[in-house]
Amino acid sequence: MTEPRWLDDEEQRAWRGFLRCYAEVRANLQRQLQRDTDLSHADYEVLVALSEAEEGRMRAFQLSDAIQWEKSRLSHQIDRMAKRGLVARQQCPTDARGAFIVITDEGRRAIEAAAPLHVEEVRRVFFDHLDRRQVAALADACHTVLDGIAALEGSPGRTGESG
Amino acid sequence: MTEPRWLDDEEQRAWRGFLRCYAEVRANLQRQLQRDTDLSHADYEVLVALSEAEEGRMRAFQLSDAIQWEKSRLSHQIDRMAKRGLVARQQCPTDARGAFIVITDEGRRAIEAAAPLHVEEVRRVFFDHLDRRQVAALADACHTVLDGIAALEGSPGRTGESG
DNA sequence: CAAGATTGAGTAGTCAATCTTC
DNA sequence: GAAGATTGACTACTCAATCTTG
Repeated sequence: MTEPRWLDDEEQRAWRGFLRCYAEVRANLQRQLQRDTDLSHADYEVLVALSEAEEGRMRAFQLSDAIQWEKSRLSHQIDRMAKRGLVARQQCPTDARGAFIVITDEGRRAIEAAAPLHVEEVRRVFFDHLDRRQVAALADACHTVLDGIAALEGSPGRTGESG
Repeated sequence: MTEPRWLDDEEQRAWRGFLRCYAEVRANLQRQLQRDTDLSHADYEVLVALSEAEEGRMRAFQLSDAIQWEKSRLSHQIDRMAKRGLVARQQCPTDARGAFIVITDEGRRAIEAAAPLHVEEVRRVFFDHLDRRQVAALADACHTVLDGIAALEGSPGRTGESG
């Protein structure tokens, strides 16, 4: 590599917009959750994934894969949520190493109470500003990036790998 | 509010794609910085803002506004960065309450060394997967949301405000 | 008393080490 | 020894309290 390929104006605009947009949206969602519920965004993510899973439970590794968290982060988070009665740990019958994380009744109540308010806020800060065309374009761009990253990781062709 | 207005399929796709895309991109950038430099993403953000500022310095409140951080977060971060010699605090001559944060020579060297590698990674995980049309559409959507949020905050018309 | 900024305590996240089972 | 998961120490962030000057 010689000259770095700096971002041009349009790319800067896209890049900074993307980062800032995420930050703004997330800050608003966090405030809403804090104001209206007892859940953090982390709690919310975990409970959504579990509530959508069959029997309200997943293996820890599946859950950490679904929400893309490190194992240790998830484990700490589950500790805290278990203390608050939102989830529980179960032994896995077929693999003694394995742990199921299961949503409790209280966890269900919490997510069912929170979800309508949360989705309203998602609309207020995000979708209410976008028309269908923009939504489609955004989904397209994001999923294109995700697919691209997945492909990179499939064949990690970083320059100078075996050096 | 009666029935919550749940997200439809296309909205779900956009929303989850957006969150996941950000998470993936950020994870990759973090790994790159950790591998190739001694800077965290937080360090990087601070140094970019300062390096672009006149005389390489900003008032603390300007900086926290520019990168959208809480004051206390910034203050802690500046503590750590100052210990490492990347930035320094200066007294403000015109307002004795005020603090300037200034990038040091070492900070400049660090950001100038890191930036080319970082921008390469931004291309690798993000722009290399998108064509110009997608980049423009993404920039458009993100800035539309940002403008929308700014307008909300100008006139916080949340439903049921005075109730 | 509001604005600018810092501090400290508590919470959350990361990394490496560990433990158990496959 | 690798996979699934937990733990502990360290680092980072948040919130409320504080300090100082306007």
